[in-house]
Amino acid sequence: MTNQASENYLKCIYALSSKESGNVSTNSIAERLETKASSVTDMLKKLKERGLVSYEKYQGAELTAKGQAIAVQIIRKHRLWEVFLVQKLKFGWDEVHDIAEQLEHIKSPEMVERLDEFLGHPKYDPHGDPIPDADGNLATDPEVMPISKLSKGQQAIIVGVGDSSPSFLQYLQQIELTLGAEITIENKFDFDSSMSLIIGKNAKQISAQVCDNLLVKTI
Amino acid sequence: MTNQASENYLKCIYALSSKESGNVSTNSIAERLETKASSVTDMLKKLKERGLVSYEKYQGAELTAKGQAIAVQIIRKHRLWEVFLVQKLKFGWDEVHDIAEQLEHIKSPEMVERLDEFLGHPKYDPHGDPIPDADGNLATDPEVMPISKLSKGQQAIIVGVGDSSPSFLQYLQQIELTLGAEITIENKFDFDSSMSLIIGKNAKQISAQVCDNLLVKTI
DNA sequence: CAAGAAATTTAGATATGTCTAAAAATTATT
DNA sequence: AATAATTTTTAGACATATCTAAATTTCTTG
Repeated sequence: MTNQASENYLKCIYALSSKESGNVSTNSIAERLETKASSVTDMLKKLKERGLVSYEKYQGAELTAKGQAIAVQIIRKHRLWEVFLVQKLKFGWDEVHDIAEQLEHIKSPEMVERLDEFLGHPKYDPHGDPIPDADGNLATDPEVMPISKLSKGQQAIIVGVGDSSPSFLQYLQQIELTLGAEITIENKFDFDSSMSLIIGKNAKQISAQVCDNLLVKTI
Repeated sequence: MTNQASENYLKCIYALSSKESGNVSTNSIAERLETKASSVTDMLKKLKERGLVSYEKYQGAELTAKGQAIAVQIIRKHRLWEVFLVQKLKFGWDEVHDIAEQLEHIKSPEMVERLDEFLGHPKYDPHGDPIPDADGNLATDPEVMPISKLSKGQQAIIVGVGDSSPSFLQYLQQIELTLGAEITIENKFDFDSSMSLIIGKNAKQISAQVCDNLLVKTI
């Protein structure tokens, strides 16, 4: 049983682990969580007692397998809720983080699975970050990414969708974006994160939401 | 700014106010929240300081207008989330209380309004309890109620719907349950809360969800 | 490699929300 | 109305999570 504060620390350590080599330092945790280093030390001791991190004085911390499993589930919930907020409640992709930060702490494994189902098992959140599955596995194929990650001029082939809901699939069919299609990024518009693509000889304007849910491999 | 513990006390006092005459006693709050009377006393002092309850030693407590406004918003959120869990995530009506108990504390007025919109501005939750509107007004017309509140043999006229989503309205049209129709309750099945109605000369079997969203006036 | 700088931990304090046990007030009963 | 029973409050404690200030350790650099 973990509480919100602990969950935030675990999530934070998880995020920092991929940025820092070796153990995560007390200070970097404090900075990210906007708290004091002494508070971090206190919490690391408690998390260690509960077997969620390995930690030795002055040596920084690292998640244990148990701690990591919890962190990944929190991230799963956070990203699923973000998809819900953007796709169902029509929030802008930039408005959902703080709300998801609260929703990620709701405890109900059953609800998470039903939410995942309701959303059509999305593989990426509205920001293009991958959503861990129920077992905690992240889609890590480094070649596959949403086209939102591509830059102007890059070429790629459509290999999948991040959202398999009927309405999205129907939309793709309508604008003739099919699996295997070869595209080139004509332009990327920062103000709303939409893009224009070239498919064959036609240019298509697609929204940020579509960009996050169209998976490609670069050529 | 209120926190979860305070919100739970406010909601509790609100609920008990309609059951008890006069002020709500320390003991009844303690019993409902499964806590100790001394803890309640402590909290009542804090709530009083914040202007959310009126309270004098040994005299019990009552919500102020400010406290009541908060309580009603929590109830609004709780019931909206219950509708979401039942209608969208397909939970049973009996499975949603504990999850809604967590979700009701999520802070984002914008999200609540969008959720309400997404759900089609439901007027009743899956249990047939009325959902306060954004201004905190409860539908209090005592004559109007969901048919789930009727008993075997009662006659009534359909006067509205608790759920105005297209899919529900289309369903009603399909089974010929229209505004103004006169119905008689033929039977009520406890095991799944479904009912059979007589409309004209036909009997119709309708689900618990439909029962909660078909508003009637008895004849 | 030693001294200063930076990072980290400890010690002691605060705020919230809870508890137990004892004291005080209210209510009920004879 | 006095005593007993019940309810409520107070006093003092504990757990969690945080903070400041001081002490300690590690890192950096001349």
